[in-house]
Amino acid sequence: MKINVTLPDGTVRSYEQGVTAMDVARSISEGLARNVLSAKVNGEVRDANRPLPGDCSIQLLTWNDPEGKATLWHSSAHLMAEAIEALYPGTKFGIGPPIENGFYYDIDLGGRVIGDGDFKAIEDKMKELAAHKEVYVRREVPKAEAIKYFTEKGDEYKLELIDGLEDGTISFYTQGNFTDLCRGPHLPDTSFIKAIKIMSVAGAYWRGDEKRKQLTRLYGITFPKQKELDEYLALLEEAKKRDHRRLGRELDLFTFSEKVGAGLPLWLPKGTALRERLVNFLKKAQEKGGYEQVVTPHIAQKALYVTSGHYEKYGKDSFQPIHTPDPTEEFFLKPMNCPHHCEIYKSRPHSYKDLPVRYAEFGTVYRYEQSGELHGLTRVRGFTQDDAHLFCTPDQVKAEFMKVIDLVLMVFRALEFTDYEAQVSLRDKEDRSKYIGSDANWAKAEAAIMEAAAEKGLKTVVEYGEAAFYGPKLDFMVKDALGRRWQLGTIQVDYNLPERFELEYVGADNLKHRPVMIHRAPFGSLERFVALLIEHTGGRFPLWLAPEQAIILPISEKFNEAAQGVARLLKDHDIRAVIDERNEKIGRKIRDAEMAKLPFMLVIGEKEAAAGTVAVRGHGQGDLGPMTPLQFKQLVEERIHAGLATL
RNA sequence: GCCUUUGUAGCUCAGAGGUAGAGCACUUCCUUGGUAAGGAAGAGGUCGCGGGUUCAAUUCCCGCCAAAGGCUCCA
Repeated sequence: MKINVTLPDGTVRSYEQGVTAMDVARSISEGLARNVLSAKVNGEVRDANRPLPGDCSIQLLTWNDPEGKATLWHSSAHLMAEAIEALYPGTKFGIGPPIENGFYYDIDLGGRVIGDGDFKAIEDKMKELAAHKEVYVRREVPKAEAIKYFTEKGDEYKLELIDGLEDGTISFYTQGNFTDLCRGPHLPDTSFIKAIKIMSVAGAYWRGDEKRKQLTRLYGITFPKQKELDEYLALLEEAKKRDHRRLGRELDLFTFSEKVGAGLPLWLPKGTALRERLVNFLKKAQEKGGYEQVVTPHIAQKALYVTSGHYEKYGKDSFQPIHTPDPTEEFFLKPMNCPHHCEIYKSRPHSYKDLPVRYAEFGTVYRYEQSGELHGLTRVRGFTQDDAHLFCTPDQVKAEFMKVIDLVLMVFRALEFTDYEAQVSLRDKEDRSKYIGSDANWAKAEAAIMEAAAEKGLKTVVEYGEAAFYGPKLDFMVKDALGRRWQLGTIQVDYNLPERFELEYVGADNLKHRPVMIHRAPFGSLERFVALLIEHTGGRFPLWLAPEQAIILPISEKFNEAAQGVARLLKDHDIRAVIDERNEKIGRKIRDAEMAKLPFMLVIGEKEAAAGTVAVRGHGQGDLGPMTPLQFKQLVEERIHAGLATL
C-alpha cells in the first residue's frame, strides 16, 4: 500500500504506508531532516515521527515557522519538568505551554521555595537530559488509565485536567523518565534543544483563579543554537534601553518620589512640555470635530458614584472617602469623568437638534490600583485621561462612532504608532454579574461597535471579559519595548449610564427620549501614552513634540554671546532651542547633545559668527552644513510637515 | 493583594560583623579648543525605614516601604 503525500509546492510523492513526516524530510535531504521539528498534516500540527494518516498534504515545520518554535518550546517545557522531577522529587505539575517567547511550567513544589539561585542547577540538568537524546513517545490512553496513572502519582492538578477531557482524546507523552498528560505535538527527541535558559520564576494561580492555590511558574526559553540564545538575550538588553522608566530619567521627563507615593508620577519641565504639546494637538483636532471643552472637580460626593454604579463596583477597592467636619458628608476622588459629564448634560434640557453634544476634558482621575500592578507611567494611581463623552440619538451612534475611530487613527498616525491591534472588548461569557444594564442594551451597544468597526474596515480581534462594567469597548492595543500589550485608545458605547442618570432629550415628536453615550479617549491616558511613545521612539521624539528641538553649541566661550543672539532669533520663530555654554570642547558638547537625543545641534564659531550662520548637525545624521537661522527655521518646518503629511 | 528578586553618592555598580569605595554626573581652577568624552583638585552617603540578635549591624534575623519580573485585577 502506498500513500500520496502533497508538499507545499504542489508536488506529490508516493511513500509506503506508515511513513512519517521525518521520513519524508529525510527523503528530500538529510539537512532538512535535521531541522524538522514537527509537521503540519492536513492543516493540523503533529509529531514529525508520527506515521502519516494516509494520503495527505504536509508542511514540514522548522525553527523558521511559528508552529515549529512552539513545538520546540513545548517539548522544552516537558524537558524542564523532567529536570525538576529529577531534582525535586514529589513535585506536582500543572500546565506547561509554549508562549510567545519560550515556555513555562506551573508546578507545586510542596512548600519548597525556588529562587533564581536554583536556575543553574535546573539548566544543567536539562542540558544533561537533552544530550541523552531522549525520544518523545506518544501514547493514546483510555481515560480510566490516565486517571489511574496520576492517582498513583498523586498529582491532583493533572487529575483535574483529565476530568475535563473526553475519553478517547487523551494522550501521554514520555521522554526519559517523565510522562505527561499532553495533546502534543512534540519534537522527535530532546537533542534538538541545544541552548537553554531559565528566565524567571513567578507565582501563578492555578487555572488563573486567585482564590485557588498559587503555583510556582518557571519561565524558560530554548533555542536550536547557542548563538540564537545569545542574540535573544542581547535583544532583551537592547529593549531595556528603550524602557520608558529609564529614558524618563535620562531625558528628564518625569520622576517618582516615595514620599509623594507609589504610582503618583511627578512630571518634570521637559516631560510637561511634551505632554502639553500632545494635549494641544488633540484639543485642536477636537475643536474641528465639534467638541467642547469642560472642566470638572477632582472630587465629588459619594452619591454621584452610587448613581453611576462605580461605588458599588469599586467603592471598596478605591481611595477611601474624604471626610469633612460634617460627619454626614463623604467625598470621593474621581475615578472617572463620565459621571461629572452626565451631570453637565443634565444641567439643562436638550433638543434632538442639539445632538450630538460632545464634552471633552483632560480630566485627572485617581484609582487605587493594586500595589503589584503599578508600573512606571503605564499603570499609575493618578493620571489624566483625554476623555470625552458624546451624547447622541440612537440613530447617530454609528456615524459618531466612526468619526471617533477616524480621530483615534489620526492620532496614532501622527505619533507613528503603526503597530496596534484593534480589540473588541466584550462581556465575560459566563459571569454576567460583573456588569450593569440589560442584555438588550448590551446587544445594541455591541452591534454598534461591530458595525462601525466593520464599516471602517478595521481589522479587529474579539476578547471576552474585557468590557467595562457599563458597556463594551473598542480598544486600541499597543505593545511596549518588552512586548507587553497595553490599552491606549478606547471607544465605548454606553446605553446604561444615560439610564442611571436619567438623561433625556426632546425628540421631533415632542416626547422625551434617552440619549446614547459614547465614551472615548484616543490617547487613553497621557501617562500611558507618553510611556509607549517613549518606548516606540526610543526617546527620539517627532520634531514637533521634542521638548528641545535644537541646542546651540558655541565653539568656545567667546561665542556664547553670538549663540544667545541666535537663540533669541529662533525663539521669535517658535523654535525651541537651548545653549550649551559650558566650558567644554565642541566634541564634548556634540557628544552630550547626541546622547540627549536632541534633534539638531547648531555649532557657532568664528566663521559662523562672522557670516551670521550656524553649522547644523542632525541627530544621528552628522553635519548638514552651514545655514542662516532663518534657513534653519525652514528646515525645521519642512521636517515637521513631512512628518505630519500623512494625516 | 500574591509569588520570586532587589534596595550602598544624582546615575551605574563594587564591598565587608569592627561606623564605606569606583566610574560618570556635580563644584572650583587650568585650558578657549571646529563635529561623539581636554587636565587637575574638591565636595557629596543616618548603606530604603523601624525593630531584634551582638561588645559591635550598613552587613545576620523580623516587620514595613519602594522598585523589578510574573500572577490576579484594571471604571
